[in-house]
Amino acid sequence: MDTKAADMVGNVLDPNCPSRVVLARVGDKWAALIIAVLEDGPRRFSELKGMVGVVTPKVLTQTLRTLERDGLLRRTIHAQVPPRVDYELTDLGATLLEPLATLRHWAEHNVAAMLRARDRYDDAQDGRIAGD
Amino acid sequence: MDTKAADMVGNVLDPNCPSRVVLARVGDKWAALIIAVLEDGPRRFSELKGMVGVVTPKVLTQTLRTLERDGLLRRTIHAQVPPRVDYELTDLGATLLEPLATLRHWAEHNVAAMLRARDRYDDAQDGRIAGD
DNA sequence: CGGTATCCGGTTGGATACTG
DNA sequence: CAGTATCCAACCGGATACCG
Repeated sequence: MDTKAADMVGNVLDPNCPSRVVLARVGDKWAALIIAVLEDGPRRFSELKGMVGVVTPKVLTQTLRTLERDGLLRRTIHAQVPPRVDYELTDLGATLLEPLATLRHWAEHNVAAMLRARDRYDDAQDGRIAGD
Repeated sequence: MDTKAADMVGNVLDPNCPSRVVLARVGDKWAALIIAVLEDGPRRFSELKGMVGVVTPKVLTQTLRTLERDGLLRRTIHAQVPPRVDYELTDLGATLLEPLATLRHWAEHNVAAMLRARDRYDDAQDGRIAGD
């Protein structure tokens, strides 16, 4: 199997590297959230805006367009008044749910340790400034 | 099991949500790469700089400090001249390799489809501007 | 060798206001 | 309803130069 770090490095160094492309997409602030929301089925623009809460329409549109461009979700305009636009995961987008779930499970199990480490680190830094 | 979207959403909406914290860490430009490089064992600062190639010392330091702060890697200073500093994954950091590999495998299998979708989308946009 | 200091341009996310 | 337009501040990553 070619899962040695050296292989992955040669890989990740390339700006077109698969991991880089995917992390860039999934890494931005709202993308993963939207994919998660769409797991249960299509949502309208206003539904998404409501569920996400604080996101502005501009940013929501941006995120949705990028995900659509990458074939992860499909945008369907229903010709009616008032206008209705549905967003739903494509088959491709749906396959992303699993790796995202894996990461989420890691996060749920280990974020506490991460945050504790963070506090420890910050305390050590404070000591270095205040007490030294 | 509580893997319904609604649960995840309530989760992801929280800025302190595990997924958000982890994606923020893993999403930045060099973090995943560095974790991957360290899979095979400790590396010195200059080794990392060499392997990553284009990254500037400032950015490399930043990334390493953040990962250290979150307890994902350990920084060891060897008191000798010339100075030698080793970076290696902590146990916590090592457990991140698996979810990252899952995402990487998805990326390798599906990035082609993503990029094709991207081209299709861009072509459609071009047509809309040039030919309309 | 392993950083830090300073400066800087581009991108990201958001506030606000307006439109088909 | 589902966006778009404009403006803006903060942050990120990088270039360059210098230091213990």
